[in-house]
Amino acid sequence: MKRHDEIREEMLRRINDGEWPVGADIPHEFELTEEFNASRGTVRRALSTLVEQGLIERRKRAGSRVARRTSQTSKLSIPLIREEIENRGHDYSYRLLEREVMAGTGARAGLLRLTCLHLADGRPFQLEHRTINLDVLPGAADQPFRAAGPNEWLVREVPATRVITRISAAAADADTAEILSVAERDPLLVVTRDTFLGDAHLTEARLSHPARSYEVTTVSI
Amino acid sequence: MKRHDEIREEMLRRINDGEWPVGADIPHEFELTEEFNASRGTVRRALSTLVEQGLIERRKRAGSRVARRTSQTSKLSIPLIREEIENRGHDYSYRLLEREVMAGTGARAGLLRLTCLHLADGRPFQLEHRTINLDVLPGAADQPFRAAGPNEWLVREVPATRVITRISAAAADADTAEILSVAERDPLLVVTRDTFLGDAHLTEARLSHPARSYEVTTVSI
DNA sequence: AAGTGGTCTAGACCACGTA
DNA sequence: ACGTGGTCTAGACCACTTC
Repeated sequence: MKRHDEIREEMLRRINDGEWPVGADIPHEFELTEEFNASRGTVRRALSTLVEQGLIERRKRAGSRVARRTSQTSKLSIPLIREEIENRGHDYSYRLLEREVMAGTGARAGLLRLTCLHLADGRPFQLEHRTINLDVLPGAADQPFRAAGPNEWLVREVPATRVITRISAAAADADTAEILSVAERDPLLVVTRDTFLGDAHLTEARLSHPARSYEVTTVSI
Repeated sequence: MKRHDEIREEMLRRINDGEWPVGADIPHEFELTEEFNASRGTVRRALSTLVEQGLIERRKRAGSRVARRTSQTSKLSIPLIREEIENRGHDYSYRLLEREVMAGTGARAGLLRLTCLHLADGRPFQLEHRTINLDVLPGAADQPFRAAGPNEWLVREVPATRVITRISAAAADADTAEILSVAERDPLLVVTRDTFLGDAHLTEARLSHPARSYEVTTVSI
């Protein structure tokens, strides 16, 4: 256990036990360095973790206090679908349903559109509608994506600077219901993800799952 | 712009432009301090941000390299429902539908169960099923929760150390459909949240939204 | 105006894990 | 074995913002 971990845990204990009540000021950095007999950098490292978690607010000149939280922040990690399925102990398989290069309009090069099905133990698990910007990722045109999904290639070869993920629910339309082996109007959990490299929009994915077999879990930071 | 921000942005640019290709080693800390004419601490601060983002991997003795990512991590922030609705420019209103103190079994104190409806411009937006552990939060029993939802009180008065959030889709049953003014079997986006203080399970919330009017958005870290 | 947190430096020692 | 990243220290200066 590192020194800053020890200090952070002691601070956490004080918050939990009410020694540092919500809304109350906590000691200044100098007092904490003396009390914990640690350097300022180490004390600040412990504090900054708590600030990230939203447990402590700090303002210059006004000191630090235990935060009155107004929102819950947590960390969401969406793994490769193959890993997700294998981690659950199921057999992963994959089928490419459609592949189409859209003709570019004017000076713009085209888009690569893919429809893929990911299965767990042979049962449909995720329907993936994928669009890849061939302008930015011309190498994608050479990939068959017949044996493995496009995300396997993307995530390994392409760095991304910004990812926007939206999670929504939708009712299955007739086509989707048939592909996913659910009834029409059954609920789906839909994850939509836009990936950017700088300003360039690399790829967009729409991932539909039967609600029965999938949910997204996050843990506090 | 802080020095460590400048250094991080230059590193990002090199990754994006392929000067530091995916999988390749990047210079050691000492070389970077010389090149950027900054102290080791500042260089490490820039690097550690990129490590958090999953863009760079570091291993002792083996050096640092641009990561081959295997998952996308992002930050999910779920605000108070009132703020969420007001931020969208709608009028927020609230109704307490049920309130019940469950008798404790044996030595355990009871649970407080609440059913609440949150509305945007008078239209149902979120149905909240809430359970509060009166063992740990006896003060909750004194709160009427008639004018404002329990989360307003919880989030302001109670610190939490661990929050597990699950996001799923479900079909509306008859009761829920009526309350939320949707058709039976319509898709709902359901957020379930368990909040802990140390080992104590403080509260559990099941938040159901008509899929049409709600989605969860996250951005990369 | 002054005290707080924020940033940066220079240097030391440590521990891990690869070469 | 030894070079790398990881941790910690002591101190300086800065900037914000409240007193």
